Amino acid sequence: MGNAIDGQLLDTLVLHPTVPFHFDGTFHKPSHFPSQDNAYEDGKYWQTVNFRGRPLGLRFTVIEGAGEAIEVRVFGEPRDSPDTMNALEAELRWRFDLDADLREFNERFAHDRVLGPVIDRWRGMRVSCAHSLYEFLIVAVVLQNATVRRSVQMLDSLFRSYGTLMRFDGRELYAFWTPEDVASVSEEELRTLKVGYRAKFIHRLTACMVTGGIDEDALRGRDRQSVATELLKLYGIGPASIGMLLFDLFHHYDAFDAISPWEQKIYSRVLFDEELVPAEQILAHVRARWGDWRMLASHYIFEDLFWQRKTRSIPWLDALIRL
DNA sequence: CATCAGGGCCCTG
DNA sequence: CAGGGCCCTGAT
Repeated sequence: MGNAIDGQLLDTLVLHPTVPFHFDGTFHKPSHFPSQDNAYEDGKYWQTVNFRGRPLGLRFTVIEGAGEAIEVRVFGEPRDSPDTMNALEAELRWRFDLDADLREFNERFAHDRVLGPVIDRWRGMRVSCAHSLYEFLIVAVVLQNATVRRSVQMLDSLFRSYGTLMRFDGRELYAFWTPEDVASVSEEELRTLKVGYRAKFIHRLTACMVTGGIDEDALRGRDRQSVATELLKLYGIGPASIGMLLFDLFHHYDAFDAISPWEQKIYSRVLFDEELVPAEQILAHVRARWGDWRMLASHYIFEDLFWQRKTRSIPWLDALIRL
């Protein structure tokens, strides 16, 4: 347990996203809870991945003077597998939605009173997710019924026990374990990590992945409803987690069918300038206003809000975010 | 000190 | 379909 790797520079990739592209908005999501598998500074993003059972450290930077190109330095343990880098590049294009066509989105809502100014600030931002399906399921489970602080604690203890500490480019970040790595770990052992009843979920989700109970690749590109139906079969994964999975991981820009209480308060404020608008009314409103782009639109607004919060306190928002 | 809800979900009746 | 139970923590 708790192995560590001093990552060597293995390769350098150059990615060309569709334009326009927004580097910081795409790679850093201030509304997400902090996790020890990534770090961000202006124009630089470090992220671990466990790609094909192989822990890697990635450093993303803007290539100055080269349009919107991104440099990705790949760190890890040297091994002979020549096609890994090509496959990794394709995987990163998918995970960070680098091939997205947002022209309609940008044009159609240019004059939307709320969304227009936000698009001006974040034009080219993608919905992105650095994780695999399995990794995202773990994140979704630790988010359930917990405050941010507790979610961080739970993921941290999981990383310490089963993750790989990657040292690369002057950073120390944890890479996720694979389902196979923890296939023989008992539910009781997981419980000692203070994840509570979630131990059972993690145990069963891991078993499901190991036995090929669900195929992430096959779900990519399938329609929203059938993806939702498949995911809902997973033990421990319900409507709230499905919503995050559909949007963040599978990039369904219209996956906006439920609102949690804390989100409801934010939408009430931003869209209606009121304290609390009924959830049904909000859902109907965004459906009519932003159509099939409604969750992407919402994502833009949320991230914009949380970016603002990094530089200045927003009292009503601070009150909604429990640490 | 006790009690309770927290960025759900499962299971039961 | 409504409602209780679940692990653990920090807030009150």
